[in-house]
Amino acid sequence: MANDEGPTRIQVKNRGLILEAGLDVFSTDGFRGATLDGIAKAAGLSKPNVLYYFGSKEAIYRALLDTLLDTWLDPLRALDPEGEPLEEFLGYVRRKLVLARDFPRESRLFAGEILRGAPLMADALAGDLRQLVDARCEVIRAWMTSGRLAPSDPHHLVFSVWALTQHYADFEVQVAAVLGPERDRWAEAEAHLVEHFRRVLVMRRVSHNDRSP
Amino acid sequence: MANDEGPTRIQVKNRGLILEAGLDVFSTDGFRGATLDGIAKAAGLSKPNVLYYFGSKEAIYRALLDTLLDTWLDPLRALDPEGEPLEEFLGYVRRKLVLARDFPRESRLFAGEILRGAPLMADALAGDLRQLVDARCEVIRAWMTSGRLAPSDPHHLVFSVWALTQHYADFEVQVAAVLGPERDRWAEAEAHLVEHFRRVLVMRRVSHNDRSP
DNA sequence: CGTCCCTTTTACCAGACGGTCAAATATAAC
DNA sequence: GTTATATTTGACCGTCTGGTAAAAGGGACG
Repeated sequence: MANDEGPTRIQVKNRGLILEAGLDVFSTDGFRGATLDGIAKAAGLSKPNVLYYFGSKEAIYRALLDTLLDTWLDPLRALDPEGEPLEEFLGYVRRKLVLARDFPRESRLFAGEILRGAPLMADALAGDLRQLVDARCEVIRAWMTSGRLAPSDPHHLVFSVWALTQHYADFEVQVAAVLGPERDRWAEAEAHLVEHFRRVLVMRRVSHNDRSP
Repeated sequence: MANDEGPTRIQVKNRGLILEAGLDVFSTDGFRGATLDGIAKAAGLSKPNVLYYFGSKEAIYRALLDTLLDTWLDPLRALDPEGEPLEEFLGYVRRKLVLARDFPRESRLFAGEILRGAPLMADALAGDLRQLVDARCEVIRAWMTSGRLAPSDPHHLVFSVWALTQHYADFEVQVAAVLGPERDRWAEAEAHLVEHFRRVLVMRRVSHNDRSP
C-alpha cells in the first residue's frame, strides 16, 4: 500500500464502497450504534478487509465527517455579495433544501454528530464554520443596513435556514407521519420556505396600524 | 414488589433516580450508545439493582419516551381556538421555546429517536401526534380563511415552529460555537423567533408594488 | 425475637464487538 | 513464469455488554 503512484484502482473502488456503506450505517445507527461487521457486510467486504483500508472504525467516521462540512457549507459559500439581496438569500434557501432532499444521510450523520456534542467536530465548528458564517452574516447585515432587506439578526436568520431545511431530512419520519404518504413533502417545503423567508425579509412600508386589532 | 398499596417510597425514589440517569445517558449517547453500567453509575446504583426496577435497558428507554411525547405536545395542545390568533400562535412559539430551553435533554432524546427512524415511536407519531396536529391545523386554517392570519400551509407552519425551537436545544453546541460564549442564545432566539413569526403571520395590506424593485 | 417481603449485592454467563495476525491469494511487472 | 507487492481471508483475542441466579442484607410487623 506504500506506493509512489497514488492509490490503485482497487483502492479507490474499495475505499469508496466502504465510505458509502459507512454513510449508510453511521447515519442510521450513529457512531456507537454502528458496527464494523455491519459496515463490512453493507460494503460486501470482510471485516479485516475493511480494516485494511481504514485502520479503525473511527477512521471511517472521520473520513466521512471531513468531506461533509465542506459540502454542507457550499450553499452558504455561494451567496454572492454582489447579487440582488432577496433573490440571493432565497437562492441560498433553495440550494440548502435541495441538499437536504438529495443527501438526507449526510444530513442525519451531521445531525447525529452535533446532537452528541460534536466530539469530533468541535474544532471545525468554532473554526471554519464560524468564520464562514461570520463573513456571510456581515454581507447580510450590510444588505439590511442599506435597506435592501428587512432588518433582523443575521446569525439567527442563518440558523433558521439550517433548522428549517434540515428538519425535513433529519425528522423525515415525523414529517411523513404527520403529512401522510400522499403529499409531496419536498415540493411543499420549498414553496412554504420561500414564501416564509420572503415575508421575513421583504421590506414593508411602515404603517402605524399594522399591529392594531 | 407485587403489592396492593402501590409503590413504596424507596421504589418511587429509585425509579426516579434511574429515569433521571437514563435521561442523561440516553440523551447524550443514544439508545445503542448508552450502557446499563453507565446508567447505573449515573444513578448511584448497581447494574442488577437497576434491572430490578426496570426489566431491561429498553424498558427504561420506553418509560422515558412514554412521558415525553405528551409533555412535548402540551404547548400545541394549549393553543386556544377562542383566543386572538396572532398572540395565540406567538404564545405557542414562546412556550415551545421555553420547553426547549428548560428541557434540552428531553429534546435531544426525542430528536435522536426520530433521527434513527423512530423505531419505538412510529405508532405514536402516526396516531396521537398526527391527530393533534391535524386538529390544531384546522384551527389555524380557520384563522387564515377568516383573514385574521396571513395564509400559508398550517402543517408546514407547525413544522417550522418545531424546527426553529428545537434547533436551539438539539444543535446547541453548533449554535454556541457560532455565536460565541458571550451572547445570550435563548434571549436572542426568543426575540428573533417572535419577530420572524410576526412577519410571517401578520396580514399585510395588498399592495401591487410590494415586490417591485 | 422471628418472619416475611422488599431490596441489594456478588459472581457469573453468553454473545457481540473492535481489532490483530499470519497465512493464502490475486495482481502487476519483468 | 517468476517475483514482488497488493489484497483478502479465517482464526483468534481481550473487552464490553445486557442480562441472570442465588444468596445476603434490611426494615416493618407480629
